[in-house]
Amino acid sequence: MTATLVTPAASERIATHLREAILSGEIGPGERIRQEEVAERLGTSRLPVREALRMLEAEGLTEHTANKGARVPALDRHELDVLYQMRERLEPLALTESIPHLTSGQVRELEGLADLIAADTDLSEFLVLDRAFHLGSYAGCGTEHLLATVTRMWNSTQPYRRMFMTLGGPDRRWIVDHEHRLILDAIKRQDSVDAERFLSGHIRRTRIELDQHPELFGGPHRAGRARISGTTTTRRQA
Amino acid sequence: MTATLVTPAASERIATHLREAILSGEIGPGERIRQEEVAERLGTSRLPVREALRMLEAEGLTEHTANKGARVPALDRHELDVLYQMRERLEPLALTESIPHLTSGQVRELEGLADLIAADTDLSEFLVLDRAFHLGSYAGCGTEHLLATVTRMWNSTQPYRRMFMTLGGPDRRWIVDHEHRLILDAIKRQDSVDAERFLSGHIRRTRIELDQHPELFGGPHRAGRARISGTTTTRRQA
DNA sequence: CTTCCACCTGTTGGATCCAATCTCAAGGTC
DNA sequence: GACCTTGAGATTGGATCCAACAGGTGGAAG
Repeated sequence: MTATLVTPAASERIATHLREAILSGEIGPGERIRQEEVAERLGTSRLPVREALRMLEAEGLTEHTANKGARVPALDRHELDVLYQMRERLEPLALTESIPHLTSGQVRELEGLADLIAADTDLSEFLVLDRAFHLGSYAGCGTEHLLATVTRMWNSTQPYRRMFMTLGGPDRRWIVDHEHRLILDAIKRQDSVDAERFLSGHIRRTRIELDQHPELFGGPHRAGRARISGTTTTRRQA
Repeated sequence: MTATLVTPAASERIATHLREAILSGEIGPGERIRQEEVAERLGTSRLPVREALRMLEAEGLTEHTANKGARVPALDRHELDVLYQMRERLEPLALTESIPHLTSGQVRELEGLADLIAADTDLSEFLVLDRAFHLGSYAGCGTEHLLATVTRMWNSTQPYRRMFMTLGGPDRRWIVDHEHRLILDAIKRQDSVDAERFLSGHIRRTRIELDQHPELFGGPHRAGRARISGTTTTRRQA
C-alpha cells in the first residue's frame, strides 16, 4: 500500500491529460491524435498512449480506425440530433434513479452550482459548470452502466455545445437558469415525475436550438493535426 | 491493396474470438481473463491481447482494473434491472430511427428470423436468433452512437439472458413470438408509434420476469479463471 | 497535360524484454 | 491461537526495436 494512489499509472495520466484537452476544446472534432506526438510531449513511450486512447474510446472521446489511428469523432447534424434524443430519454431515468439517494449536502452543492451558472459570465466556464450541475444531479445513481452511458453522451456532445456557445447569438442563459431551478426544486421535493418532465424539456429545448444552426457542421471537419498542450517537458528533439 | 481485408489484424481477431467466447457463455460473469493465457492460445504476444481487451471494454464486454486485469462484468440484481429500463427507453428510439430506412429485403430477413425463433427448440440457439432479430430491426438506424449504445446494452445483459433461459421454468417463448409478430407488423406498416409501444412492452415484460429470479445473482459471482477455447489455427509460426 | 504506377516517408501494429504491482502462503510475534 | 509481516511467484504495465500499412510524391507513358 504504497504509492498506488499517488502514481496513477502512466496510461491513466495520459488519458486524463487528453480527456481534458478534448473536453476543453483544445483538440476539436475531426482532429487526429498521433501517438508519437503525445508520447514525446508527455515523456513516455507510445505504448501507454495507445492504452490511453483505447480508454478514451470507451468514454466516447476518441474513435479508432485500424492502421489509421485515433481522432476526435466528428458528428453530422443528424447524429448530434439523435444523441440529444438519446439524452432526452436516458437522463431522466438517471435522475429518477439518483434522487432518492442524493444527500442534503449534494443537493446544496447543486444549488451552489445553479447560483454560479446564473451569475457567471464566462462562456467557457459555463460549459464546465453546466456539466457539473447535470452530472452532479446523477451522483446518487448507483448503477455504473447508466452513469457511464450518460457521461459518454455528454462527452460526445461537448465539442458542439462549445461551438454553439461561441456562436455568439443572443444570450439565453436565463432560460437555462430557469429550467435548472425547476429541476432543482423537483429534486428537493423528491418529485421524480416532475424532475423527469423538466429535465427532458430542458434537453429537448437545447436540441431544437442546436438544430437551427447547421453551420456548426460545415467548419472544422477537415482533418487537422492536434496540438497537445505542452505539459511537461519543454522539448522537441532533433 | 493486398490482404488488408483477409488479415484482420491480430488484435481484431483476438477481440472477435473473446467476444464470441463471452457472448456464448464460455466465459461467464465475474471470470477473469489473463492476458498471457489468451496470448498463448492464440499464438500471439500479450500486446494485441491488451488492445483486444480494451476494445471489448468499449463494447461493454469486459471491465478493467489497473494492475489487476480484465474480467467479465458481473451485475447485481438492481443493475440488471436498470439496464433493462435503459433498453426500454432507448431501443424504441433506435427502432423509430431504423424503420424508414429498412429495405424490403431486410424486413424479409426479420420475418425469417421470427419464423426460426417460433420453430426453434434449442435454447442456446434462441439467444442468438433473438439477438439477431432485435439488432437486425435496428439495422436501418444510421447513427453510430445509438447503435453502439444499444449493442453495449445487449452485450451486458446477454450472460443473464442465458442464465435465465437455462433455469428451465415453463417455456413461454410463445409470448416472445407473439410480441415479435406485433413488432414486425408495425414495422411493415411503417408505424413507428405502434412499434415503439410493442417493443417497450416486450422489454418491460422481460425485465419483470427477470426480476422475479434473484437466484440468478447468487451463483457464479466467484472469480474463476476463464478457459479460452483453443480455436483457430493450426498454425502459428515459429 | 493527364493518368497511372512505383517508391518513399510517416505512422500505426506487434514482439520481446524488463520493471512494478498484486496475490497469497509461510513464518514469526504477541 | 490470532494477527501481522515478509517473502516468492504470478500477472500486469512500460520501453525499445522491428514489421506492416496508408498516403503522398515523383516520374514516365500515353
